[in-house]
Amino acid sequence: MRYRKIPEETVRRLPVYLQGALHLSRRGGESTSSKELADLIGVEPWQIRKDFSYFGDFGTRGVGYSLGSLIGRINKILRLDTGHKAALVGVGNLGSALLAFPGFRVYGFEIVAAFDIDKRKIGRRKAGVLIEETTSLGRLSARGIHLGIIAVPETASQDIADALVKAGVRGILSFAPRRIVVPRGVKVITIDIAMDLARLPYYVAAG
Amino acid sequence: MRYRKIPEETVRRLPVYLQGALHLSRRGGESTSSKELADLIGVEPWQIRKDFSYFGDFGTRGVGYSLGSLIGRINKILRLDTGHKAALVGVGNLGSALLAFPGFRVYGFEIVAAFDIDKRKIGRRKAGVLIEETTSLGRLSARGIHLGIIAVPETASQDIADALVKAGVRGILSFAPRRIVVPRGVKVITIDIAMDLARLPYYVAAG
DNA sequence: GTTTGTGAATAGTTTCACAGCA
DNA sequence: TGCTGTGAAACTATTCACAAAC
Repeated sequence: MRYRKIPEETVRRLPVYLQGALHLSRRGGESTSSKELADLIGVEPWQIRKDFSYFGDFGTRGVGYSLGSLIGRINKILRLDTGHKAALVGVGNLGSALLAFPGFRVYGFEIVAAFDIDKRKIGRRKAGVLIEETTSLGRLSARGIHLGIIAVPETASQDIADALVKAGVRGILSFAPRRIVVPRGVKVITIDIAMDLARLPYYVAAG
Repeated sequence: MRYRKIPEETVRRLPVYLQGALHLSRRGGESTSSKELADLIGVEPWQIRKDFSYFGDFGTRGVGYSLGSLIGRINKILRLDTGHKAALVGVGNLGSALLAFPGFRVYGFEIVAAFDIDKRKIGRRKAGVLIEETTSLGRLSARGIHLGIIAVPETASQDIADALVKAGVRGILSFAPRRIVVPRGVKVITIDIAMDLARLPYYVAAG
């Protein structure tokens, strides 16, 4: 394998492959093939092989991929092998759902801190996590937290992002329907639920 | 403008342009330029002009775009000009948050029906919407509902998708972390929150 | 025989640079 | 002059087809 820049789309697909591999592993599988994995997750086998090829040899020709080593390799590439602590800001309807959401564990994430501006919520616990004052967002990196999740209203989202960056957060998952501007070296991924829904009627009409 | 196939990526950006145009309009603007809109939403001006060019002339050379006609054009292309009714299945933590979520209105969506399997929730109302039995999902298309939102546990998601399709739904927004298989003519958009978060550490480490 | 890994071909998308109009 | 609209160029990603390895 020769070195080439990792395509953006390949990075987007790696978590999908990881999820598929974890699924097969949980079902008791020991190994898989690009065909089996492809059928499971709904892509083409060559896409998987091509994507893996950017990172070196993953499998054995004529045999396939060991699920254990596959999961290990992808986890390492995505830096999911160490586990990550996240801070949630905004414990409203969506924030509460995220606190209770079990799916983060699959990838080794844990929400260990929650913040809200509403005085009545401060000091209470949701899903075992103490709700703290947003104004005392403080030094998250000192608490081992490098990821932030923004679930506050649109108008407050940029201020919260600024505070998170100041507190040492390097990666942000934002649910606010608005562009978040951050310094170089900080990555923001935005999930705009309504905007994703807004694409549906176009496809439905097109058939 | 000559006809060409609309690029997938262009369709993905149209809601972003629409949101930006709506934002400027709400702020009292009458018109805009590709530069202003681009700066607002964080893309390049030529990308906007190129995307619009697939659908014909949107603006006036030397002047810019009228916000009113721009919003009208994009709404029409995305089929958002008529408004859409959606059914929610799964009124757990996430489903409840979605019922209370005000952001859908921006694009003319309304959740008018909610379903759950939990007998204790049936008959109650959440955010003004009556919770009905999942088993009686019935004929949604007869109620003018052509979109479904899936917020049930992963294991039930495919069955719910099948039921929604049977009930006449043509577009599905799914929050289940799993591939949903549907017949031709039905479109599924999946939001896998944990999977999106799973990409973050990769970028954070890469800088 | 089976399945991986990968150059080469094809397809799709972004970026450029400027002609075309107001 | 100012800003749109768009072919052409540059870049990126997908798909193919097959040699290499077990």
